[in-house]
Amino acid sequence: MTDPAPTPDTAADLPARSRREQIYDVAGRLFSERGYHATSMRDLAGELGMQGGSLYAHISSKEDLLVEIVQSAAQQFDEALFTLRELPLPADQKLREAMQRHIRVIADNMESATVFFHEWKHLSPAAYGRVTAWRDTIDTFYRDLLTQGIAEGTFRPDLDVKMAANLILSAVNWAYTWYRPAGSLTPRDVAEGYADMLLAGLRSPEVP
Amino acid sequence: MTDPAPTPDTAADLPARSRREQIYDVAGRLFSERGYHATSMRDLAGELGMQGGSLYAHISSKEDLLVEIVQSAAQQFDEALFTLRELPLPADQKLREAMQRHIRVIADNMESATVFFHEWKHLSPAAYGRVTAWRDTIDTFYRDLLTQGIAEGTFRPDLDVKMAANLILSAVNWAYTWYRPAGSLTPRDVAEGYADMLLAGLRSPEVP
DNA sequence: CCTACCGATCGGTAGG
DNA sequence: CCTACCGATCGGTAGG
Repeated sequence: MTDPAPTPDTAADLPARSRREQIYDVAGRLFSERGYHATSMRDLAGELGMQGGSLYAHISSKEDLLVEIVQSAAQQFDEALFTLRELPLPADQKLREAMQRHIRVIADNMESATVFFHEWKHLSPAAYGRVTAWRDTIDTFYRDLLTQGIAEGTFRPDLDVKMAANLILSAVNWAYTWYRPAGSLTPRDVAEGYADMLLAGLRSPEVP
Repeated sequence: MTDPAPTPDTAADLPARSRREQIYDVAGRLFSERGYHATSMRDLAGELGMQGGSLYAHISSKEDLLVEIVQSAAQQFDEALFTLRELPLPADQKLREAMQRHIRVIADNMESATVFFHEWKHLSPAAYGRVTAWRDTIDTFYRDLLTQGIAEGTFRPDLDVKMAANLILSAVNWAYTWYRPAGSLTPRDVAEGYADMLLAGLRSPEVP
């Protein structure tokens, strides 16, 4: 929350970036593999070759780790999608681009994404509220995109916008459960494949 | 695991069904709300108006609660989908029916479904393996359905079966995050809405 | 960053 | 189903 960005590295804030970031990285991995409550601070310290108590020279609390991980994931989604908002693209192309970016954020942050989807209920009320608000924002983004597409004539006029947004969000979010960065599919492959199916449908074209 | 099914209710297995089932029900609720590791046996006992230690007159361990909840969820999916396998329906209708049943299982068991998707990583290796195998089975079910539909001519011949199955599974599984049984949408509404969009596509029909 | 420690809480058991 | 308890482990701190 209180990011020490303004002050550069001086003797005053010695504990240093690098170690702090290592801690957050390893915490993200352990939280995603074992869950927040099943990860002890001693587990975390052990992975970094230090004693449990030593962590507190770099961080303030266990919950702060969770808040930071979840928040930074949310921020990445935000950045990816909201630079898209006012782009002058037809709605179907914009949808393709949005899905691609959305999946890419997940693919590039599989651990944080898993923590985000599984552990956000353990946040303090304040952080919890922020995440809930953020979810609504993403939802609204996709609904607006669909509404725009209907107005344009790109999407069917009888589309149920709420349900279509749900379907799209299901597709992109669920990727955190199965996507493997080491596999052969790029986020672009997945997004294009999904978008093709969503836009044209699974049914065989009429052969008149 | 060792289900006492063969022996009916006798004086020998006194502790009784009802109380046992209450425990499993409340455990399902608490595990879904707070997560497995954040729920203590004393929390659970408190909700049932008893002391922590008293639970062990009815159950054997905390992990057994988790195993049972996850397993019974898996079993419900199995029953819902596998009675569908050999039904002589065109693939698109079978897909509609499968999605409807899949979503209904989630809708009727929101708590178990949440535990299933979030807490299965905390299972012992044996139970973990069973759940993984089960996931593959469900995946195969949808892929076979799609393959059948292509062979029939119902689905496009150029369909990527693996990706299409992923898309369908994303849609139905993600329902556990947003569906509200008290809301106005029935599982049938959701499944039909999704199937309509998936089969025909979002794009506006050509107006020749 | 370590040693040594704090009070609290954990899952589970004994004995009734 | 309760009381009383077990050893283990938790997040976090003091003092260096």
